[in-house]
Amino acid sequence: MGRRKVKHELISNESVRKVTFRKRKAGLLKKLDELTTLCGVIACAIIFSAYDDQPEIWPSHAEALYVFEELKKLPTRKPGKYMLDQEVFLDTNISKLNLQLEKQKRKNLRLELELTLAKSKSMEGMDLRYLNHIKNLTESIQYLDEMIAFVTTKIEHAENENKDQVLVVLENGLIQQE
Amino acid sequence: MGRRKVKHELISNESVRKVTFRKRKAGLLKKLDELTTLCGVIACAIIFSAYDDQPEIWPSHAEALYVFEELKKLPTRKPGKYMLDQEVFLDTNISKLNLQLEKQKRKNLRLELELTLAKSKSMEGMDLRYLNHIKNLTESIQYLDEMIAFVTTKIEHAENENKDQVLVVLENGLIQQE
DNA sequence: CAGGCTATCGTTAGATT
DNA sequence: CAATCTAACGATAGCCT
Repeated sequence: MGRRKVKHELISNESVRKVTFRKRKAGLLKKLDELTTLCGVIACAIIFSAYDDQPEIWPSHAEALYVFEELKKLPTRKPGKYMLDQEVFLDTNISKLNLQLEKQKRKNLRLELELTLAKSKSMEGMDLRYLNHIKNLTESIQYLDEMIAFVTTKIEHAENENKDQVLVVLENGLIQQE
Repeated sequence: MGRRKVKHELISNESVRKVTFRKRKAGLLKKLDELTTLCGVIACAIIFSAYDDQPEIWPSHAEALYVFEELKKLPTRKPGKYMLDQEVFLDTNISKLNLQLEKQKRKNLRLELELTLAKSKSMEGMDLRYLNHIKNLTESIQYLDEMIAFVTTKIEHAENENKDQVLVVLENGLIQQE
């Protein structure tokens, strides 16, 4: 996609190869950013090269590491049926994670607020973006808290009934029990 | 790059979003293949989505794991992208909260991802907005992580000097002490 | 050698089957 | 819905500074 077609093989000229690498790496990361934003998916990429002293890591080193730590735990593939509505199965494995996460969130939120207060006490002008980030964060935490709290109450039900349950998350964000 | 321009935001229409995802994912992986072949570099990518029952892993599960093992051997941390023109006050009261919070955040992010994966493992698609919330959350967490990591390194300094300090993070990423 | 400039090719949004 | 088709937009190879 330039002035000429390029054969699908290693570029022999080193300086050309290096330039091509820089250009295409930038293009690729832009595409990845678009994909995740447009389609609401989570992704990461890593590129090791002789041209950068550090590997290129997208979206960040930390996130990539976490994602890949989890990847290692994935079992081999299962066949899956496609579902028009998004369904969330509740089983006891997930229930424990939910409960842990809920505790964690509350603990977290408390710490956030303590930190905020400590800082505002000790200084007059905090950076506004910092405050906004904390605000967004607490809002996200609240959203998750509500989601998780609701789901966990359903989990107890499911466990009492000694069977799994299906909840459907509707397009409007409401959750419907089947 | 089609009949019309597309805004850089989540595509609201779900069926359109799904089609776009399939097309762009294929395009992205092709680009990645070209990049590695033309430039002789090693790369991998992972895409978690509600549209595939398994995460898309390129070039292969095994190779991706290899790449990430390499990644783990590298030293960490780049300067944070969010730190522009911000002032950070450092005192010893805040330092302890910062340290607690940092630990907490990492624990938290880990739980988020475990939960996400646990759910995709049981083959069920998740509500996209839920995924987006998690994505936003991890971004916020990353911001805080960077902020906190930065602050905590400076705290040691402040404590050694036994006095509070003001640091200014300039737009070029350099840190200036006042 | 990095960065800017187009002609040209590749990708893809929307329509159609 | 998945597969094709094609107009339009985006990425980039080769040049030039």
